[in-house]
Amino acid sequence: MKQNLKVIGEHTNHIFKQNTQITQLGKSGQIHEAVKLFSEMTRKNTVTYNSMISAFNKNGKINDARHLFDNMPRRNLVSWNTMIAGYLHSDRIDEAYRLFVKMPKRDRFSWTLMISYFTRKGELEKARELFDLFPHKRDVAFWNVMIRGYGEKGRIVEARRLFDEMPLRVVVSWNLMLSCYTRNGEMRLGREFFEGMALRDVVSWNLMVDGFIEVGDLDSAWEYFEKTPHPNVVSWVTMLCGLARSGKILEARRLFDQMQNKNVVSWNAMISAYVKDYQIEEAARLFSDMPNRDSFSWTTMIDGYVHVGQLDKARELLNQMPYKDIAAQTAMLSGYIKNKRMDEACQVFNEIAARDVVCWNTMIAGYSQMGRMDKALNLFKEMKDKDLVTWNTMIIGYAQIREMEEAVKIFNGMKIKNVVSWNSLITGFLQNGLSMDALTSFKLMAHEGLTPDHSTFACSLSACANLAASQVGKQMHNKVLKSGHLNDLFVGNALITMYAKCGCILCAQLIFDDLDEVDVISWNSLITGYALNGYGKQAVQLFQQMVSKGRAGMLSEAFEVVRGLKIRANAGIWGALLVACKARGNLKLGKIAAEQLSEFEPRKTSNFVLLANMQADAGSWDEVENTRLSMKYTEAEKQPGCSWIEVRHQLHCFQSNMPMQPETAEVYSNLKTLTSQISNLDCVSNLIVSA
DNA sequence: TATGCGTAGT
Repeated sequence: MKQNLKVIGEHTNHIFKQNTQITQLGKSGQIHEAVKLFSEMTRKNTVTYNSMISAFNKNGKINDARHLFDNMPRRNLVSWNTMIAGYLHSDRIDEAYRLFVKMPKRDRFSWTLMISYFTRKGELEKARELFDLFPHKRDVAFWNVMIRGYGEKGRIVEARRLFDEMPLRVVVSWNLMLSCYTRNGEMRLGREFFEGMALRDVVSWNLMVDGFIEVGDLDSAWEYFEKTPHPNVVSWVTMLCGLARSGKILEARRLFDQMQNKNVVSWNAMISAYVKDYQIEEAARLFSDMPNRDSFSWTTMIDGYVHVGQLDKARELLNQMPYKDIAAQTAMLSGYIKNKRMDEACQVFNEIAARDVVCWNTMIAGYSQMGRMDKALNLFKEMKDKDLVTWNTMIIGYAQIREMEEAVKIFNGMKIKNVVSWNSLITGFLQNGLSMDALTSFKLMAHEGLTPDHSTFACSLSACANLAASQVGKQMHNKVLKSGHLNDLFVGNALITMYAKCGCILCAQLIFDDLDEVDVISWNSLITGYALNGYGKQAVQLFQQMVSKGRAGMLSEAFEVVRGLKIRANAGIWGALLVACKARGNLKLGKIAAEQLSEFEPRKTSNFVLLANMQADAGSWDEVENTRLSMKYTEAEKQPGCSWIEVRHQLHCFQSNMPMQPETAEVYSNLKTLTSQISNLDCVSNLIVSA
């Protein structure tokens, strides 16, 4: 008997150890190892299953978690709570709620989850009702979840009231209250609160850094980052992303290189920074160097290839991915849609087994961009958990096929609308020549208590411009001043157009001069404005000014323009960009243009030559060699060089493969002399490929 | 408290 008990005890002890191991593996992202251990275990108990579910959840494999949950022999309260928490964690809140309703018994933890469900849905009143109704003594977590809910909806005053009422506050409560300020851009109040905090930890400092980054105050962010007593990996990643987002990629990289303990998130953040900066090769290098990858790493990289138009590379990577992840698949789906490759888009969409709301929305947006609202509507009807984006996408789709009545019907069918819904409606009216309706909507929106954003202002100002409504336009300008959106480029450009179309070119010029930063559209708006008001000479002068200034920066904008084209870009467009890249010495974008161009003109020598010359200019001789090789490999056809001159009314033609004739021999001899003189100068790089 | 995929706008 004693012996038997001992054996049982050892077994239990062993299982206990293995369960803990599964949890640990899950936490550190080693999901495959966790699965391996789980499947090798001969004896399992309920905790084993719960640990495995939790491990799946932590690695974004929510469907595997659910599969295990459905098939486990016995479930306890923790199994239910873990599964619900997993759904909440991966934003599948409706599935979380369905489980909550189904569960046989609930504890304090389940209630807290439930409240967080309602706060996540934005239904704060229901959450508050539960909060007040809770039958047991409310613990700190209860208060915290409610404060978080208020904070997420920007209801800072109510959050603060609750915070002040709390009988007991832990450091998490202080941080949650702080995050109400920092997450809502209230950095003055946030700083004040931070200074008076009774309890502070590294999270508090990180929140401050993140808050400053959000409002674009990089200096203060850096100041707090440097002052953080014991920065953790989150502090570093937050700062790194802040730098990356402001285009300071070199500084971001420096920080990354300084990091002592890089985790997978740090690597992902750095890869993402390169991807956003079109540096796909550097991103790929990091991707292959990183010690282990999670679904974020794969998705970022796949999206990166989509970003530079290398769809086949993206697809290859998706195929290589050791497990299917919806985000990665959706990135691919979105790539095919952006490039109008609808057949492949459908194929990917069908491959996705458990579709989430983002994936559905992407597909609906795809059809609506193609003008196929019939198909979009079918999906819309088929879809279960629609969110705001779903509805907004439908509004935009109908507006684009000029069916404003349908668009309005969708709009009116919405229980909750956000600022994008209104902007979509206003834009719809605007694009369909219904500027009055656009302005009316602007008024109605304010009436319903929604705050217009930069986009609302930009569209509404356009409506004023269309109507040449200078009075309303000026009022709108006033509102812009008060709102703090004056320095937004969209708004600034819209103001330029508005004043120009209302006949006040002086005002337009003043707005232009006051902008911190101008882009190609600002210039165009002003130039058009001058022309429109009869100042042709000034318009031409401005155009010349524009060409001579700040062109290098406009190159990337030109790329964005091409990406945003309603039609698929053709060889002409990519070719023009390639030439522009060469002229501006932008190898990074040049490579993208050349890659795209090779799809249309795989054997055109001049494209290869242009690229190789750019690489030579940049001193990348390895790349030059590669380009030369691929030119040979694709057997690029070399157009025979040809040139002609007219001497005394007679045309003389020279072709590189012309049979030798007396006069050509002389020409070649002269040419040889010239070539040798040139190669002694410092322009070898331009000849290196053609030689 | 940090990283990935979807909607609007000059």
